[in-house]
Amino acid sequence: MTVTLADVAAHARVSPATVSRVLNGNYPVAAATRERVLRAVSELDYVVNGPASALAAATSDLVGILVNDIADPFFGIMAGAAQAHLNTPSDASAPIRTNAERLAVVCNTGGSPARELTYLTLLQRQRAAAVILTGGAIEDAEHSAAVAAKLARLAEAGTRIVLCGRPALGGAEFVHATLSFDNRAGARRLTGHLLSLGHRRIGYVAGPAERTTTRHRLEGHREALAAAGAADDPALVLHGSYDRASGRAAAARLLSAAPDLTAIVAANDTIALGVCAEARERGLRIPEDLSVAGFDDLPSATDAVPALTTVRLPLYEAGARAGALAAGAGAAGHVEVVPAELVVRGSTGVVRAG
Amino acid sequence: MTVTLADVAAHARVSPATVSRVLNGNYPVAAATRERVLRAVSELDYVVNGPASALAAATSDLVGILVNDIADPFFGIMAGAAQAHLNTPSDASAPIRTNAERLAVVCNTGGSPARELTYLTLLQRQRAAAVILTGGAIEDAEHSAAVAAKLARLAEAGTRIVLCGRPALGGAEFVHATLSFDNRAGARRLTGHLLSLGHRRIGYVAGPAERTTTRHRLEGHREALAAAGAADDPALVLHGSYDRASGRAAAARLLSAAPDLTAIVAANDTIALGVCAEARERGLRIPEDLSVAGFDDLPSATDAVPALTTVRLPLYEAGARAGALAAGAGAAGHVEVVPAELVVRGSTGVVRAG
DNA sequence: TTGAAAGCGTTACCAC
DNA sequence: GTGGTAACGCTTTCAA
Repeated sequence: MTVTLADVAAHARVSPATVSRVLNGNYPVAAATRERVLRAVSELDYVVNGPASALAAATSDLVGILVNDIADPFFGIMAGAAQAHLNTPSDASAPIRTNAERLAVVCNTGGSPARELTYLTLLQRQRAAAVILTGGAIEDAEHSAAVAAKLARLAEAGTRIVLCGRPALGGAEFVHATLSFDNRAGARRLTGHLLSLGHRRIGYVAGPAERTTTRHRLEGHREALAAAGAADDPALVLHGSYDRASGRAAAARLLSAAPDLTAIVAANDTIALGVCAEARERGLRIPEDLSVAGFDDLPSATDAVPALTTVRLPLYEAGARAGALAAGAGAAGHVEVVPAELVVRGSTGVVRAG
Repeated sequence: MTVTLADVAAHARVSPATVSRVLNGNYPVAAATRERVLRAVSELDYVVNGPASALAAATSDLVGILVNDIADPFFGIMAGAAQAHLNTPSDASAPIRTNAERLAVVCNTGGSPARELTYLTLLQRQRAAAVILTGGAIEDAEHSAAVAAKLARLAEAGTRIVLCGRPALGGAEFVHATLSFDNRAGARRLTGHLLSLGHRRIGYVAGPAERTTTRHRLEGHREALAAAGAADDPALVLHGSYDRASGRAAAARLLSAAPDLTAIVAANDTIALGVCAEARERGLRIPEDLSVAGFDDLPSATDAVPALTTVRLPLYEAGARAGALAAGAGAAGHVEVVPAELVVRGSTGVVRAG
């Protein structure tokens, strides 16, 4: 039923081998022959059989991108950027050359350790060409070990491992490249900004407890408080998930328990939006009555809330870089850390909270 | 290097065929043998070779999900829902049984016709088990024909085609199921609401010109105006892309050109956020000075802007349904249309604009 | 520059 | 219930 490479070969009066060579363009073929083959291909509307080709070549053109929450633009931006840069030069809107094109597989773990592992297995089963892990990792020794083991096996089978917005795996030489965010410095800078404006009672709505981003950002916040000699009241720190509902609930609790708060730092913009919603519900004006500061880079959200102080992470750039690295660009085994000044880049232009 | 099915067979002292049977569970195997095989599998840490299996079985377990913008939660919500429901019962957080598990491939077309086609080809190449097309389609005869042809070929090769939030393809019996949104009725209801509040000069920020969602929503808006006998000033309708920047620019133009506007309808929530941002920048209070009404279902965004009127689309439910249908649940060839009352469901509880 | 043919790792049909 | 063994469609030496 479906057209095979052999059909094309017959139609073009050449051998299957030649057709394969033309299609993969990795071998010299006479111009005339090539023409003939190409014509046959389009005449028969032939499409390579990915699985067969992957089996024979022992590698596929699938690239897995693991995200914690596909509905969160934080990941959407990174994933989109990575995907756009998986296939070298090309401007994003250009039609992709259908052949030998890498296909991004965005996998939504929902923050679940189990699903993270399962997806890695699924990608291993597909013999993925690369895997990009994005966002904060779960801080659990057992799970970390399991992930590391899985990644090691993947790498061993030829899959390129790239970390984006994820802390480096200590001494894991199977990681092709790491693009880690300096969350600690970013948070330090963010809280430092609020302190410099005179705020002293600052609430903090953190992310889920066992996440690296949660911990690092919170540590940065505390470092800033310490550096300014401000009190670090544990009652002002609340944990929750990285979503609006959580941010809103936390703000409600904070504002009830400590009405003297003048500012609230949110561990990410999604949470910040929830905090803003709660503030408005209570008739508080932002930033006159309450300053709210978010962390991520969600221009779509933050612009809508002029009161939001944002430390811009170069999300898109990081994702783009990760995509290119996954595609094989850059030196293997090289660990790259997004420098602090890049992480907070642009923040001066964005800071608007009072 | 990598462990193969043959290795497992040898280790378990059975034939490759038996191992395959155990793994696929589609054939009777003695309990004892099964045990032995399973033990061998875990002892050798064996992982099926997806491509090989897909080649032999002539179908893969990949399911493609095409979205227009992966950074837009509108699509993220649908894609996430679909993905979560690709593998029947299971609660979302449960570990997926690694074997024979469907893998969602989220493809970001960026709204580009060329990329849409290319991704379809890529999925065809992977012999995808199903393809879910989400969101508005591009209204271009040539492109539509090309897509239809592509889909027909995919279907012919056994790929299930599911449309989610996309208008039905007239008379295309190769479509497994269609979940279309009644955008026209939704928009009618939204603008009708503003009219019932007494607004007469209502701006409208539409989406990209050649998109079905754009047209349908705008038509609904106009129908509502006509029904209420309100003037339909073409100068009050501006087109742009479905993003914030566009919404903001359009609002700026509208507010400058027609200062007597009392309300603005945005074709989706992302645009609405841009409109809100511009309004604030001009010192306008919402909803006292200007009512802003959005269309999509982006709880994360709308809650933050209490002034926003939102017609809730059952996005998550639609996505979930699409996922299940793509996985084979439900009757084939069945066309399902989300009924209008479902589309506007919940809007009464959400409408808050003044 | 091109062709022949041996795999690649599963699946599924046919015997036993 | 289990084993043997052709496919499946492509890639890639090895020769010519």
